[in-house]
Amino acid sequence: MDESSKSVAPPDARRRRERAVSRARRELILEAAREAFAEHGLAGASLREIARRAGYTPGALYSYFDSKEAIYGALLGESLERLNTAVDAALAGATGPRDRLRRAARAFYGFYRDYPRELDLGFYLFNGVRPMGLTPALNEALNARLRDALSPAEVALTEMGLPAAHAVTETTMLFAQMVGLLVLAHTGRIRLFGQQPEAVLEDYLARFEGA
Amino acid sequence: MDESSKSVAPPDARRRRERAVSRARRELILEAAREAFAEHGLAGASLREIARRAGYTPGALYSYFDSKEAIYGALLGESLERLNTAVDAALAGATGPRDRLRRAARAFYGFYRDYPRELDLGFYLFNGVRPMGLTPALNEALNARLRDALSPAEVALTEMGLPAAHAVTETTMLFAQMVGLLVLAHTGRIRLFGQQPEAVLEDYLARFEGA
Amino acid sequence: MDESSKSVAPPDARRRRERAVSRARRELILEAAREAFAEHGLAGASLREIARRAGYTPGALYSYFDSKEAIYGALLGESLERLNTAVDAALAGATGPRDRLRRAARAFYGFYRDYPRELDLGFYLFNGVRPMGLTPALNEALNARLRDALSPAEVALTEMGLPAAHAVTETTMLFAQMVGLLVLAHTGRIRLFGQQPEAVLEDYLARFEGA
Amino acid sequence: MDESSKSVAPPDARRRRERAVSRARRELILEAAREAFAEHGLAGASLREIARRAGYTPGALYSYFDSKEAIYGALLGESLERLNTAVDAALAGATGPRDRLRRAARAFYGFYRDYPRELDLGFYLFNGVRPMGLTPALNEALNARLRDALSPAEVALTEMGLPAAHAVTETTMLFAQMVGLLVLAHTGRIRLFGQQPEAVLEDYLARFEGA
DNA sequence: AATGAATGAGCCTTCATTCAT
DNA sequence: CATGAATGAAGGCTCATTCAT
Repeated sequence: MDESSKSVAPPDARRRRERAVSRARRELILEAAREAFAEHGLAGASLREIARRAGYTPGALYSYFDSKEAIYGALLGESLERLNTAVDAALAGATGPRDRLRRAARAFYGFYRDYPRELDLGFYLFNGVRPMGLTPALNEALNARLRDALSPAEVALTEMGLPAAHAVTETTMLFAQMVGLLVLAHTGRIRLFGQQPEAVLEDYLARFEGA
Repeated sequence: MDESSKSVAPPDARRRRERAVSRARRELILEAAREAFAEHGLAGASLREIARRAGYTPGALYSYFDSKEAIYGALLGESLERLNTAVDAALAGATGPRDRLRRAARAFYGFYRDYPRELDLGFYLFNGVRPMGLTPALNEALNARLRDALSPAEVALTEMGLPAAHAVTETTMLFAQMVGLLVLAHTGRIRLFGQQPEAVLEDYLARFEGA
Repeated sequence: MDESSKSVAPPDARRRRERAVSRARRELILEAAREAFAEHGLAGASLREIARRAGYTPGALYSYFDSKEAIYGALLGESLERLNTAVDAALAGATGPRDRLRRAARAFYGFYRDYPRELDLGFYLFNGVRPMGLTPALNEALNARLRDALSPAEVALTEMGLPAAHAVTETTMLFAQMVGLLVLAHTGRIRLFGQQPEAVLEDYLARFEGA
Repeated sequence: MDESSKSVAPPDARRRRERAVSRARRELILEAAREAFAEHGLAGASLREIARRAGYTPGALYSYFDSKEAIYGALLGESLERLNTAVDAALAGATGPRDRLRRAARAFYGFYRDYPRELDLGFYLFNGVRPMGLTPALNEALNARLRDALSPAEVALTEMGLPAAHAVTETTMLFAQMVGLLVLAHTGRIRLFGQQPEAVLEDYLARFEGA
């Protein structure tokens, strides 16, 4: 190697490095936003606060995201990605459809039970009158990923012998049951009945044992 | 009548009248707030907007409520009052515990299906994190009224022969099911499965028929 | 008078007083805006600066004006009002149409020569691509007042015997001449020719002497 | 050829090439700025926007211009250059001083009528108060070129027999007339009188026919 | 020469609340 | 009881410019 080769890195390697650094900084900002949203809510967390936590000035965030809404959208997208990863992972090694149903349900429920902030993230979308203007394209994509997370349950029910129409209804009911339990647990309303949400879910899943 | 008799009314009658007027004006403000919250959400509706709709200037509202949060609290309290009224009314003329269970469930679900704004009202409490600083006393009172609306179902289940512990679990499950369905319907997520929420609820209630 | 009559002023008198005070404060803000615009231009003068000069916090201005643009609109409206007042006053005591033509022209020109800031005010409307969104209604009203200021010249020309079509053309030409001179004088471009703008205007007006 | 001969071009030829390329890129930026200013005005067009249109990032522009103002200055300079080119071209083949006067006036007026953005460019200088800090040297140069564009008219008037002092006054008056007409036409104010600016200019020029 | 990130100041506007009248 | 003004803080966002790489 001669002298010049030392100071001029191969352009593609350099680009790769720069992109990696950029992505890392983007993640830093998202992490800061996650914390800020968790602490103050979506509306309550200001860009200034997010920037402060990320070690930036407010304007700097606009190099990475177009708006506060875009930050939220990215966060929600990542969350649904993780949800699907968790569900898929839970299905590995299942012994049959009945087992897959249980595993899918528990993974879905467990995900939001373990990371309640992700539940908040999803609910921000519907607070009163949606203050957030997610692009329709993004909204569709998020919907699709949500549906993905539930389809294993539907497939399992079908394989357990339920007619297609029935399987959809049961999946919806299961989905509603889990959402309801999560909301009750998360808002502390389940305490009204002195119940453990997970025990209730297991009770609910027991219905399918004899099917 | 001489002059003085005109200006000096019996003190207690006068006080009664003044209180009645005051209460009526309070209601006017609450009605204005209801509309404003329905249109812009809790955070999105400003005191100015509420005052404008009520025909007042912002400062005037503070003669009736201590803060914007207090207005919200009063609204939520009224809403739960109406919920209980609806559930109680539905129980009149029931033929037995099984019927009472169905009637209570349908009344609860139907109330929020018909007045989705009241559902929003309840959810504002949990948007993000503590957007509202309801006093613990008020919070307790609201919880009690929510529990009241569900106790008829629990009583009915007990009378249907379920052991107490079981009845509580089933009530919780029913509650979760309804909350889940309401959330899915209200947020449009139920469309993901092409289901009608009410049909799903009836399916769910059918479980108890053979009990 | 009894005691109470001292503390309760007649409502209409009180309202009158309050409105007068309010109007005076509005004028204070307009005066501050006038100065700020003169010093920094329309775009360069910030609401903060205007508020500071008026002894207010920024938010307080919104009790008097809906926006920065509204302040500008009010200022421009007042300016054109003054222009018309000046032209009308100049016409008093004129000896005939020829004299009225000269008086109207000199008053128009003199107004903007004496108050060049008012000229700026008018020009802000057309800076590059109008950054200001005056309402069409306001725009129409302002146009009408501008036209008013020039109509005396047109009338005089007609009375001097010019056919109507001719009178309009001559008025337009006179208007263009004055605007051009004002612009050249105001921007210092007239120095390019070492001329005194007023002398040029008098030369121009001399054309009509023989008519 | 050996290796070194490839990388070492004759220094002056290389420098020439680099300068040509640099000048071309400079022009690209100016063109982008012209468009941006036309669309958003001087203050409304951001450096980012100009850079985007030119295919650059904001920082890159600083390799070619010291500031946003410098870009504007360069643009205005080019504009006045073109104005003089247009006036000079119009004079070719003139039949005498009277014709030259008309040709110069029409060329000047026509230039700004046809390219109203160049008129805007000139007016930005005086918006409000010193929005732009052109260097005195640049300002002088620009003034000189403006004067150049008008001197043919002055010369023609002198040759038509007017005493020097008179010729200057008439040139100033003609200049003012044209500037006034351009402003009225450009701002739409000429519509107030339902006049065609060019017809008015021809009327004005007719004065000199009998001279 | 060019990038992309970052700064720091500033923008207009909105808000819940207070308070003299 | 009601008004209208005022506050002070905060909001999201934009900008010309700088600078390490």
